[in-house]
Amino acid sequence: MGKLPSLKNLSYLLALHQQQNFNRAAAACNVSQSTLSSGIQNLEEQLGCQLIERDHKSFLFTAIGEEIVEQARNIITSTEELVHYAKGHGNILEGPVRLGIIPTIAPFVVGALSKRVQQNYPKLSLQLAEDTTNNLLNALRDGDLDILLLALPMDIQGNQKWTLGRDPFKLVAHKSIADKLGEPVDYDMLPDGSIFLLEKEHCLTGHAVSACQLTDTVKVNPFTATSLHSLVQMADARGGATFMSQMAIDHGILDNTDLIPLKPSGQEASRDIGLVYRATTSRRQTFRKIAEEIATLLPINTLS
Amino acid sequence: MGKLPSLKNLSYLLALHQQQNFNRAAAACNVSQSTLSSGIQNLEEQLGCQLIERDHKSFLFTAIGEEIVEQARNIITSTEELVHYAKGHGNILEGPVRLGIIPTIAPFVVGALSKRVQQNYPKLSLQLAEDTTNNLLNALRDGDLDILLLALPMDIQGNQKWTLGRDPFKLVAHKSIADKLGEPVDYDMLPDGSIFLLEKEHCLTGHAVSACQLTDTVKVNPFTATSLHSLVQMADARGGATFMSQMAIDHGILDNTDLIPLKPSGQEASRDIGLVYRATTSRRQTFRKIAEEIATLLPINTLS
DNA sequence: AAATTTTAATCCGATTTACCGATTATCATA
DNA sequence: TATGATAATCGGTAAATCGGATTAAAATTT
Repeated sequence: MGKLPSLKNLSYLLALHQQQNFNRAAAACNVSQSTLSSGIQNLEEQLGCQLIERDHKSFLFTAIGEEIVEQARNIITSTEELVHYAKGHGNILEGPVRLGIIPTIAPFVVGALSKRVQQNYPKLSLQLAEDTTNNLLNALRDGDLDILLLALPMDIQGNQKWTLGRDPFKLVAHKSIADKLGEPVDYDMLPDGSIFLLEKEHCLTGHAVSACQLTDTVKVNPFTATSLHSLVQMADARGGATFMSQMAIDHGILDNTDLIPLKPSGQEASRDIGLVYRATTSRRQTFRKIAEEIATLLPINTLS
Repeated sequence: MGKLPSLKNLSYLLALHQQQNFNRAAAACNVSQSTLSSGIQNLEEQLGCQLIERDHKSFLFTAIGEEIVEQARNIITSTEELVHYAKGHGNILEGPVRLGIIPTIAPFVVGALSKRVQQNYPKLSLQLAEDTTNNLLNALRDGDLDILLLALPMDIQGNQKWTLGRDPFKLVAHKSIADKLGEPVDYDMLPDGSIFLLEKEHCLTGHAVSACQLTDTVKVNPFTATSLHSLVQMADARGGATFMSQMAIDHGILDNTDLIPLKPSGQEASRDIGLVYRATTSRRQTFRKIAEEIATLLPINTLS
C-alpha cells in the first residue's frame, strides 16, 4: 500500500482549483505561497502524475487533475462532516446546516421553516441561500451548501434526493376575462399575449408550461418577470393571466389583486418539490429530519 | 473551520478497531505501539470526544467511536481510490478489483468471466472471493472487497447495485417421478420428503421457495445440502427433486444424472442477479464495465 | 503469594517534516 | 527598458512525528 496524500495537501489543491492562483489560494489556506507550491508538487510526486500544466507564468489543471480535485472534494467534505459529527458528540441535530432554495419556493417556506426548526431543534442553525437551480447545484458540489430545496423533475447529477411533496399549479386570470375561460381552463379563449411568464432561468416556467400542456406560444406575452410577485403585479395590471403555484396563492400572493385562481387543463398540473443532498454525505439523518419539517409545509405532502 | 484530523491517525483508528489491540494494530500499521497510542489520543483531542473507553487493561469503542470508525473508513477508502486512480494515470481499467461472489453463482461464472476480463481489459486484475452474502457484505463494508455478485432481492444496506440479469429456476426431478408431475409442475404430486434444499444460509433456498410458491413443507426432505453439486447428487441418488438455477443446468450440472428439468409453478420462478458496490466509491465506471461483462454471461441479461 | 506476562500510557531524545521569508526566473505589460 | 505579477527554489527554523525505554496496572502462571 503506497502512502496516502495528506488532507492538507489535498485542501491546497482544492483551494488552488477554486482560486486559480497560487497566491490567493495560499492566502485562503492561511499559508505562504511557497508552502502551497511545494504542497502541490509533493502531491504530484506522491500520486505519480501531473495535476497541473505549468507554462511558466500561469497554469492549467490537467484532465486527471480535475478528476482528482473532484474526488479530493469528497474526501475533504467527508472529513469535515466527521469532525462536525464528533464535535457535536454524536448529536446530529446541532450545528450549522446550509440550505439552498430556489426563488419560486423560498418566500413561501423560509418563514415557517425557520420557526419550526428553531422550535423543534434549537441547536440546529439553519442557514439559507436563495439562488437558481444551477448555481445551487454548483454550491452543493463545492461543499458550500449541504442541501437544496428544488422543483422536480430536474437533473440532480450525482446527488440523491427525497421527494417531499407536490405543489399544484393554478392558472390565475384577471377577473375581466376569468369567466370566459371555464374550468379546466380552455387556453383558446385567452387573448393573444395575455399569458405572462417568469424568465426562462426559473424552472417554474418550464414546469408549468409542460405540466399544463400549453402549446400555443402566441398566447404568451414576451415580457417576462423575474419574481413571482412582479409576475402577479404584471398580470393584474395588464388584465392578463399567468401560472401560479398553490403555495404562493396560499401565502396570499393574490391578495389585493383582481386575479382569480382557476383549474388549468393538463392532466397533472403540479410540480414536485424535492430535497437534494450529496450522495456521499454522512449527515443523511440530519437532513431527513429537515426534510420532514419542510414536507409538512407543502400543499401536498408525499414524503414516505 | 477547525483543523482536520490526519489520515494517518484515522487509519490508526481503523486498525485498532479491526485488531482490537494496540500492539497488533501498531504492527499492522508498521509503527510502534507508542506512536499508535499517541495517535489515538491526538485524534480524541482534535475531535473533542472520547472514542474508546479505557478500563485500565483493555478498552472498548464508545458508541460515537464506532460511528467515527464507520465514517473514517469511507474517507480512507476514498483516498485509496484517489491514489489508485492517479497512479493508473486516469486509466480506470487497470489495477486490482476484488469481486466477491456467492457459492450458488460462482462456479458458473468465474471461468468465463476471468477469461473475458483478461481478454478485454488485460491490465485489470480481477481477484475473486467466494462466501455467503452476509460475509461478503461485511467485507464490502470493511473495504476488503470492491464489488459483490449477489442474488436479489436482498437487503444491501447502504450500498448501491445494478441488476444484471435473471436466472430462472427449474424444478429438476428424477426421471422415475418426472412424468407424473406435469408442466408447470403440480407440487401435490411429489411424494412427501422428496424435495431436497440447500441449507438455509444459502439465499437460493429462500428465493426458490418463495418464487415458486412452495408452501407445503411436508414435501421437503429435512436433510439439506451445502452445495449445488451435492444437492444434485442427493436428489439423483434418492430419486427426489430439487430447485436448480438455469445457470447451473446450462453448465452441465445435470450431466450423468437421471434428473430432468421441469418448469416449476409460481408466476416468476427466477432470481435476479445484481452487482453491489459501496455508495461512496469513485470507481463506479470501472465496476460498470465489469457489470457489463458479467451480464453477458447470465441466462437473461437485463442490464440497462 | 510471588513471579511473569500482557497491555496501554508516558516520557524523552532523535529525526523528519512543514513552514516561512527571501530570492530567482519567467513572462506580460507599461 | 523598466515594472509588475507569478510560480519555483533555497535555506534556516519551528513543529510534528516517531521509536525505544520505562512505567503502571491487570491477568496469568508458577
